[in-house]
Amino acid sequence: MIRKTNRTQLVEQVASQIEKLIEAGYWTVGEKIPPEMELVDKFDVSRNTLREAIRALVHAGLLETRQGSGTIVRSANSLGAALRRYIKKTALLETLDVRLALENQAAQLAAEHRSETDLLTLEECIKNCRKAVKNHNREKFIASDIRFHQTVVQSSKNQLLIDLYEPMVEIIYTFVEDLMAMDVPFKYEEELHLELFAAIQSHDKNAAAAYVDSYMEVLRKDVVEMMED
Amino acid sequence: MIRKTNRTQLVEQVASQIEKLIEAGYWTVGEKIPPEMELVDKFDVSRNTLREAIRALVHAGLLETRQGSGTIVRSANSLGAALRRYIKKTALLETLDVRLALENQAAQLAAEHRSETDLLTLEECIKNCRKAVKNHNREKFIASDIRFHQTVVQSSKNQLLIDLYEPMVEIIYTFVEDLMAMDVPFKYEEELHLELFAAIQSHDKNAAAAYVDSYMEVLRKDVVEMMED
DNA sequence: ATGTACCAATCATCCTACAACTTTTAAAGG
DNA sequence: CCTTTAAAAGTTGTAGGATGATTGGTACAT
Repeated sequence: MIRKTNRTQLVEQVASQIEKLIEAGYWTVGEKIPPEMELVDKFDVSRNTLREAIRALVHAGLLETRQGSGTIVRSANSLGAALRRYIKKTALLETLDVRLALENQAAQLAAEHRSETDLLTLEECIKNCRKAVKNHNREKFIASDIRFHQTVVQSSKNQLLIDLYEPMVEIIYTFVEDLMAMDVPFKYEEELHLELFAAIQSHDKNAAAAYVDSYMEVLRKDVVEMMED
Repeated sequence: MIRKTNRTQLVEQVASQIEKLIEAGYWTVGEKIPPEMELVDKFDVSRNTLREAIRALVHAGLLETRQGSGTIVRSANSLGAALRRYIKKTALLETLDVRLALENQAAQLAAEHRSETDLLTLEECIKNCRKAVKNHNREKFIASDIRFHQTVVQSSKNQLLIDLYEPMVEIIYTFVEDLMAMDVPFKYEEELHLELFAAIQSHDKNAAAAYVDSYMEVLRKDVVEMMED
């Protein structure tokens, strides 16, 4: 049997090393990485090779280059960038269905694996939602609502689930924000949050899944309504 | 409000055009795309610019370059490639949970949207599974089993779901194949297939979801068992 | 203090050259 | 004629240099 030569290419080696440095937090998100010439010295490759590596990571969404200014770290997770790019081309309702699938499963896992800290965070989110409603602060309400759901998913302790969910929710809400007219009165079904919280707290998988389903049904109805305008 | 200049860069333009040509099927998977110099003429950019675009798509998993030979199309879906790369670094059991989430939702949607053709394909898969078991052909059984589940997901008619599911199942089974000893007798719980089929046929969302859950529980138990060896 | 012009840093694009590898072609030997 | 071998052509990989475009800061004049 002939084995493929498979000698790793220089460009991929450099890209992989940069990726690792980002994932390891050596260069943090938002930070500027050294200019091309320094990296050329650091990795001891030609400028072309280095640029191809950088470009691959830019396309993947990890980096962002700004002519004249430099290159900054845009994200530490390439899957999110791929999802974002993909979802832009997909129907919003399809994305909602997938989100439901992920959050439903996440809630069940959260009922198993949630920590005490998770519960505290969830309670705080509920409090913030209530406060935002009282002050008619829609922006803050949405932020707290998102944080609540993201905390549920994070409580699942499943990293793949978390990384898939975050960009999805982000995109759904940017969609929704565009659609939302500021004069539409918004209602807060606090019971759903409270009951989901209770289910997760008491390790009740089935109840948690059921409340996610109810919540998503409401959201879907709202979205469909908004899209009709 | 100041809007970002955001003038699209040449490299990204070229990458985007190539991506579109692949997605549109102008260059099919496995096919060789024209050599660099021809593409340089076609897109009217320098070789460096073209190479950076190609490299971005190679890193994303859409293309594969072979020095001395040429560049071939590796996949038509960049999300799948990103997922494959990601999942390699993730625990198998996490992937199983996400697969369960997706397939559960897919089964519910399939119960709504399945076509008559979908039902025929499902029946054929079940038949092939039964035949493979009779002939003790493990390879064929797995192939037919995978096809059954993929057909369920495709019946959901949700493209995002389909594109997320396919690479996931692929990876799970390559994992499982490595683990499976050929002498372990394999059992076929045909009832699960038949009952899931019946639920989808009769538009019974809840039953479909329940049978996916049962199936996944069995699979998870098998995987855990195998991993202990 | 403010606005303008200039300068330096940085990325974007282009060009040429050669190396490494693969495929095809042609030649040589049987 | 067929097989083996060697040369040639084709293709991607890497290197280095040159110029343009954009940004951010500095110094100067007002």
